[in-house]
Amino acid sequence: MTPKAKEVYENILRDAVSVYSKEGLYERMSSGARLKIKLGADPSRPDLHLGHSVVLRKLKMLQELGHEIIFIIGDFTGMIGDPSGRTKTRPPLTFEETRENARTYLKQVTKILDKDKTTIAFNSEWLSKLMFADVLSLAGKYTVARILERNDFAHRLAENKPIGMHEIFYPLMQGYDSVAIEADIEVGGSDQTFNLLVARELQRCYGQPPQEVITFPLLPGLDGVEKMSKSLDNYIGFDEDADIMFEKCMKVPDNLLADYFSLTTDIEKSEYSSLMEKDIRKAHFLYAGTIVEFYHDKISAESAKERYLRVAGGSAPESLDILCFAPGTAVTEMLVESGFAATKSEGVRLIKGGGVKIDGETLSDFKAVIDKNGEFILSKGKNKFVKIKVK
RNA sequence: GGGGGAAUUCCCGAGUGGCCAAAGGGGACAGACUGUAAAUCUGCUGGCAAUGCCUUCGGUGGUCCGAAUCCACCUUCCCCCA
Repeated sequence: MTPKAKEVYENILRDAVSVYSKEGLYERMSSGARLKIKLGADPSRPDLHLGHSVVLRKLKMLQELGHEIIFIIGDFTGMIGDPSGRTKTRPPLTFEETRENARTYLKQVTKILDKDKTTIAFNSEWLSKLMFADVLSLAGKYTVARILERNDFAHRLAENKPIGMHEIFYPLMQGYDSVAIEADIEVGGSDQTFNLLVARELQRCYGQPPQEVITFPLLPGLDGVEKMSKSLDNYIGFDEDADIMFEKCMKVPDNLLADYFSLTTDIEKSEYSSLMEKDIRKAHFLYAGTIVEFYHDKISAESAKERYLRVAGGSAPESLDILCFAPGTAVTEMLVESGFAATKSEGVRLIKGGGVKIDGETLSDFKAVIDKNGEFILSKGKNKFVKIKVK
């Protein structure tokens, strides 16, 4: 193994939750061959966040060794749609949507990976061609008991929640993807362990050497409880505005900051841990600056920091969106227009609760109407501002 | 195939004829305190032309002066038996 490869190998071993198997991985990485490394992507949620970056950053290292990164877009399952009413009925994606989402996906992924060395594949390419007999033969390679071992299923079974027949095929379908592309290595979050291991067995059944499986820790979300996910709104997205990204980074719970540093940045442990001990707030600034600089650039990071400090100091940021209204407009309506409140009733509640300020003065009259021409700054809470022009 | 149960607001869950826009908790949002943190305390949580009016308790139709609550049918889910 080359020294560079050895370094990557050791880095992976250090940060992975588990590797199946270490020996296999070592052998493949020593072989000198260009390896096919698989990562599954969910086309129904193309917005990537820092949670995804954990795995992507490791892929980047493998990519730099010359290996081929293959993203499998699960468009086949996406187009069928998941009818089990666990969380309403998820509307099936159309063909166009899966392609559009794949584009979005690739665009975000290449903030970390090298675009030219990254391949995208759609699993409908092979899954849609399987005949019923093929599906049965595939199903015959696994047992119900083993499928039900999976935590998800075991849980739902125990709680008398429904499990759709098609759902038990998901692990098989994902596994079949590995067979179809003859994957050498598959990486994923530790929550994917089961699926990734199923692929190993299926590959054996189809006469292929089983892929090496590497799982990485899940990044906890900003709420400090659940894993980072868009639907829980506890995420920091790749595509967020610099200002928002900075704010969110500053809100990473103190007790998780070390995890965020180690999982999402290249900063050495010695550096961040001593800073965290000395001055936790400074450590947050270092983290926020690093992340914003990586996903945007240095200038954005600096202006985001300035903005943050200004707002934290109690003043309004320098640059603001501007909304225009005719004289006689109610403040509640302005709140709705600016997106600070979903409805006027919510606006009324906000004002009653003392959450709305005009030029820094708390507004107490929820029926307030602005009928003089001029400009002022309308704010909600501590960090939502908009400039209002009345004329 | 037979029998029994369930569906409530963002989520969990109470409510079994008028006192119900619907208890309680969670979450979200806002206020105090802070580091735009955590913890804690407080408020708030359907909409609107707002001391009133309108829409909401799986769907459709009915009974009744009046239905989340009763009846019929439908849909979905769970449990037990086969």
